[in-house]
Amino acid sequence: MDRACTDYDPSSRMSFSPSEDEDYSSLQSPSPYSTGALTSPAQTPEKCGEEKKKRRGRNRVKNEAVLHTIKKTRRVKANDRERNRMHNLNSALDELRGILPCFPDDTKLTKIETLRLAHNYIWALSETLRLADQTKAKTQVELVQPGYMSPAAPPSPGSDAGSWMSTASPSSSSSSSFSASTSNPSSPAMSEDCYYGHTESLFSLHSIPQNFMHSACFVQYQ
DNA sequence: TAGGCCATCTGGTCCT
DNA sequence: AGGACCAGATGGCCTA
Repeated sequence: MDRACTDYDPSSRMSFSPSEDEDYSSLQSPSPYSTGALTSPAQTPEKCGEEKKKRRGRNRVKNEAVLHTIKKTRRVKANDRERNRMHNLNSALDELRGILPCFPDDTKLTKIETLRLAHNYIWALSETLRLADQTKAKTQVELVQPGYMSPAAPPSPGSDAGSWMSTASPSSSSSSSFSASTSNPSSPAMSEDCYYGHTESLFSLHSIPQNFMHSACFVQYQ
């Protein structure tokens, strides 16, 4: 888990722009040796040069330590932001799980299952509305023309739901490949009570076959 | 024990 | 310049 914290290697190269190094140079604390106070007038030019070399060496070590600290704190901050970002993403996924009709208490949908089910659920709801509109339009025609016989009445609940799936699958509106498979072992069983609770009113109001929505939500990516 | 899922770290790139 | 976003890497946990 905390691999990077424990394995942090200060010698490893991190790509920082030159400007950051310039920033760093501006952050250098003034060296006590740079004031000239330690340079005695009695020192020879040779001794002066050696002293300068020593100072530069000491400064370089100190600068590297400061640079290391700056890099480390930036990394820690970035890690923290990234962690927060992922937590927010997971929170949103949890909210989505709560909204989806298939949400058994004992099992938790994985991330990918959540997204796929949400996709299918939206599609199924759209189809429900479309069918509801169709049914409504036909009813109005029958009211205007009492003897009118609907040429293609929607199938009654329990009728050939498979044909509905084959003619109105999400693949018609999406480039993704779909199948009506329910064989994914990682998918939790659909809770029908929970599922129909969300769409019950729609079904009763518009005579939408319930098994249509039920099977529609089972449609999965492959 | 292999495989799936997940959290976290990390460095690169994009955006504001 | 700093933050957001992304994808790859890694290791832990769980289950069949």
